[in-house]
Amino acid sequence: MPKRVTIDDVARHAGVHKATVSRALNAHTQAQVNAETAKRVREAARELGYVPNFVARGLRLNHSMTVGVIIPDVANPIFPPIMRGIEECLQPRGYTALLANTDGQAAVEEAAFHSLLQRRVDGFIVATGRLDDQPVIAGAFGDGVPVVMVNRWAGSAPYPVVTADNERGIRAAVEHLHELGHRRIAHLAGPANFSTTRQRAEAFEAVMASMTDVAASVLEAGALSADAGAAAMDELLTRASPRPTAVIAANDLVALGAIRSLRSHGLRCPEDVSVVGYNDMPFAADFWPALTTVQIPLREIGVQGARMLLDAIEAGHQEPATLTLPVTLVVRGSTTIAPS
Amino acid sequence: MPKRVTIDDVARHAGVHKATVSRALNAHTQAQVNAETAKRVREAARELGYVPNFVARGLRLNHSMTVGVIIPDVANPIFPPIMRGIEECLQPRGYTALLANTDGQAAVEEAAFHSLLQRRVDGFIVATGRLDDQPVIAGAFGDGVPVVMVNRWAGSAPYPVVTADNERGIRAAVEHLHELGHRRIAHLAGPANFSTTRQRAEAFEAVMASMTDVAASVLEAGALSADAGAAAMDELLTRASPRPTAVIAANDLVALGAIRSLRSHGLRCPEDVSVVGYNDMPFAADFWPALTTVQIPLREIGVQGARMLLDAIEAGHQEPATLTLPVTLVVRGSTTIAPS
DNA sequence: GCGCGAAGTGCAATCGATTGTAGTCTGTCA
DNA sequence: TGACAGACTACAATCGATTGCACTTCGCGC
Repeated sequence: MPKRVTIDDVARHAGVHKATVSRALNAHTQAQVNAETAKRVREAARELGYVPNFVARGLRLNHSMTVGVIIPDVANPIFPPIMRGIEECLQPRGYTALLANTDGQAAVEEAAFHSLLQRRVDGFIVATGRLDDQPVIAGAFGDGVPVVMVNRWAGSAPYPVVTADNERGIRAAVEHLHELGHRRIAHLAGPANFSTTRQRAEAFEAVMASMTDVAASVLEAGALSADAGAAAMDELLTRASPRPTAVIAANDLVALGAIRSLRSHGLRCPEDVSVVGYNDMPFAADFWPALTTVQIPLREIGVQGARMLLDAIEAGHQEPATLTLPVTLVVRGSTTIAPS
Repeated sequence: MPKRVTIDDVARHAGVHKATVSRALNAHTQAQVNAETAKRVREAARELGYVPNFVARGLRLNHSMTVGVIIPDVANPIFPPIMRGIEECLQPRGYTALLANTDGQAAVEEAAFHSLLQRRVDGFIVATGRLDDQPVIAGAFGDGVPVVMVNRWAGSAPYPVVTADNERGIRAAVEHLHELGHRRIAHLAGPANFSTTRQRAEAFEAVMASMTDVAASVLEAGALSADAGAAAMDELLTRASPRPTAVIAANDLVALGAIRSLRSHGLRCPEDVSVVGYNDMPFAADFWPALTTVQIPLREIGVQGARMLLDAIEAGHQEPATLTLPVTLVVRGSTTIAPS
């Protein structure tokens, strides 16, 4: 294992002191050193293949040019686009993401936080957002490490939040179904301790209540997964009578499960029951039937979240702010006019 | 921004020297300090909320407990499961992943490498593997930083590689189609500079050549995407006559595009043309039709890759080794008996 | 001819840990 | 009682950078 070349090696090779090397190689101090010396230093660095040691630099400067990204599960299809957005913003500004998955378990989340804190990340982007994990995050925040939450939201937070407009999304879905003639509409809600799905459920009830000629029913799926969606739909089909002609699912995965359930009950989607998803996850258009869903700007959520975090890091302080991004309904094959 | 508590603060609070604190808090040196002192130190650390600074520690110990993960694109559905596997192995061993996306561009890849090298990652897991990016990786490897490649493979490498058995996967797909009575089979190959898709193409030609009663055709898709797959299928349909009754795609995305193309030409899948994908990406079973595909153990590839890397890091040296993981054909709705 | 300012560079402290070495203290045994 | 071993703990160097300060050198003006 060849020893890595340090600033001292470069200094020796260029015949100057390491302080001069440091100044010659840093853009904002370059003016302090003679142009010719600087050139000699740069050449020496190149010849030796010098790679500055960010950990030494970070120790001195008290930053790591690194941000911690905490998500429940990369394999959940809504997160990759968010991460791309985050990276897209981080990279040109010189930061790198340290990734941690939590699987939604509070203990794992705490461990991840701790591990990232030890590595002295300059800030956190948190996408776990159960309504009950405030303490952990508040802890980091209390230690003076900037935090921004993306997608989900954990109650009234002292840190910025980037989220999509759940109320409008649900409203658009309901109105779409109403225009198609649906009057019995069900909502397959997500767990109540996720801010996103709770907001959607509340919006659903509010919008439905504001219409006079519709009947609403709500059932909570145990998780945001296809299996949980199928189970919830099974239950809805055995319980609700007359059965709803349309279903709005808490997210696309739940919608997928609902469609599977319908099929296993010998019902057709959309002819017998229309289904609307939420998120417009990748490949939602390639499902069978192609999923009508509320599209949320996942990539943009990542970009904006990262931007807000970096701004806070560089400003040295941050204030709470909520950025709500617009959503759009994408109509595809899983919804059609209500059966008569 | 409250100043973070250091080992010196703990030392003062416990009335000992920081060296003692260090020894008291590290498992393998704990025996050197009096049990009672150690307890006092631990209590002081807890009271003050002391979080050891890994960057200082890393500077002294010359490691960062961090590995760089370089992938083309998190949003490509095969990578999230690989990353989960990587994380699963890293986390219990105390390592964290620094993530970089390259979008398949050599320049970005080089920048990512450099950036991770600056951050003194202890090793690299590389999944980009174009046949032509040897130099960059070899560079890092030459600097004494362990590297393992996962999924893809870049020629004859001096570092370990974890990959899936492309030859057998393709053989299984061809035999499956053959049993269903297909005799005109096409391969929608991927770009030739990806090792995976090149191996698949070579395997396809070899297997087909070993059968006497079949006609093979091969067309190269410009990229591993649905759009490229659709374009390739369009071309195949206009060019090949009589048209093949079955198609094996370079991966699931290309298969997806092929199916779209068939539909737009008024052809049914699988009744008119059977389609086989590759990878069994998440949700492949929920497409329309559900995709028959070769399942590769994505998560396991990640786990094994990470394991090999960590072993190399901890051993202080590594030797080339190739781990080839088994694949299985998953038969679903997109293949059926050949039209007569 | 002397002093002064500016430019350029070197010195040394610093960031927060780890660890080899040296020193202190206690108890024991001759 | 004094020497010595063993158990703890303190000191200080070190990792690889950055940066305030001091110093040298040179040119210029009075």
